[in-house]
Amino acid sequence: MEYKEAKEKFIQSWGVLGKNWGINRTMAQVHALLLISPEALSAEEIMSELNISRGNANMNIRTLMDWGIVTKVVKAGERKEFFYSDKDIWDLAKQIMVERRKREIDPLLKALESIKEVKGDSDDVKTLTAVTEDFEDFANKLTKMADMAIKSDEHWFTGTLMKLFK
Amino acid sequence: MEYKEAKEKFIQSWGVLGKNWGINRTMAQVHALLLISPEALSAEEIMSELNISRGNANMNIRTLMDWGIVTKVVKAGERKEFFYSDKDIWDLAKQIMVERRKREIDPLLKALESIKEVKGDSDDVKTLTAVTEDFEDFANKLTKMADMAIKSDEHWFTGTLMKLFK
DNA sequence: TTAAACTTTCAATAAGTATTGAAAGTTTAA
DNA sequence: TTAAACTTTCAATACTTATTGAAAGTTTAA
Repeated sequence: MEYKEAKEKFIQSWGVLGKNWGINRTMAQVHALLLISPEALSAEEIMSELNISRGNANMNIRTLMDWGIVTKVVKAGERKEFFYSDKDIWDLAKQIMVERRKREIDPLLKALESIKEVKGDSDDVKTLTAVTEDFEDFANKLTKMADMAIKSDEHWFTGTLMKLFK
Repeated sequence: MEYKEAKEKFIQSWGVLGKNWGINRTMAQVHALLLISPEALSAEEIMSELNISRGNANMNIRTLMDWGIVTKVVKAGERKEFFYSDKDIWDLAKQIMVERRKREIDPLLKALESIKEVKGDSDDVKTLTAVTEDFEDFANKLTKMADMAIKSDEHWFTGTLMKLFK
């Protein structure tokens, strides 16, 4: 397979992956492009590689920076800004976990917390309470796992834990 | 908090959660409603509880059944069908893992496999290959973990693994 | 059979999201 | 300063996805 084809396939696959998991397709593609680029790219380069407008590129690059998975790079003697994505998949996964938890899981858990205050002892109330508590418990366990993974300096995933799975 | 309010909050939260993770909001809400209902509900009941049309209800119920997280229940002497969702959050999570993997991860890994065939030894090619292989490795590890979780009869999550996290 | 009770389908349309591009804003070099 | 080089914003619009509702299809009881 030629490089050009492989690259397009990668970018397109990453876009689909993002889309399935609630991430804007273009944002995922910009990220894919930076991920496989040895060097930082300018907005112009991103625009022309992906055939997107300036506004679109700018907006998605900014969001990627907000998520902490793309960084701005200034090159000596260059006026324009360049963008770079760290190539370490594990760091990337960690970062995405942290962000999504902050943005989505934490607010959800807060909402569930208040649901547990529901009054009454009908079957309806009992079921709602039980499901809420079980889910909370589940989410907290996932969170705990993620926390441990994130805090560990060595790669938890390839280290301690994976040994359990041979 | 009154039951009605708590219920609405739960359904709405579940809808947002689904949405963020690439699941149609209404489908997530139908699921939420069934999850907190002690008894199986009819299409009519789902329609009126969530204020959605017959077509919409039917389509989302069918998708939930395709995913294996909602089952059809026939009640003696009743002509219409009723729908029920298992209340075990762990079983639910397992089922969702299995489905999403089958639908999304497996095809992605297949696509990545072919990308590794790329020819050349420029930095571009090297970076693309390295990122692809790293991601494949990462995805395979996640898959392995999920496999183990799914296959274990006891609750892996609350058992073996969680002990590691105190 | 038949017709009432129920479920499914799907074209039309509404609602939601992403994208564009031009104008406004900012920075830098001279 | 100024003006060129660059970045950001945002209203208009295109595109995508979800929803409706009525018609077609199916099942069941009598």
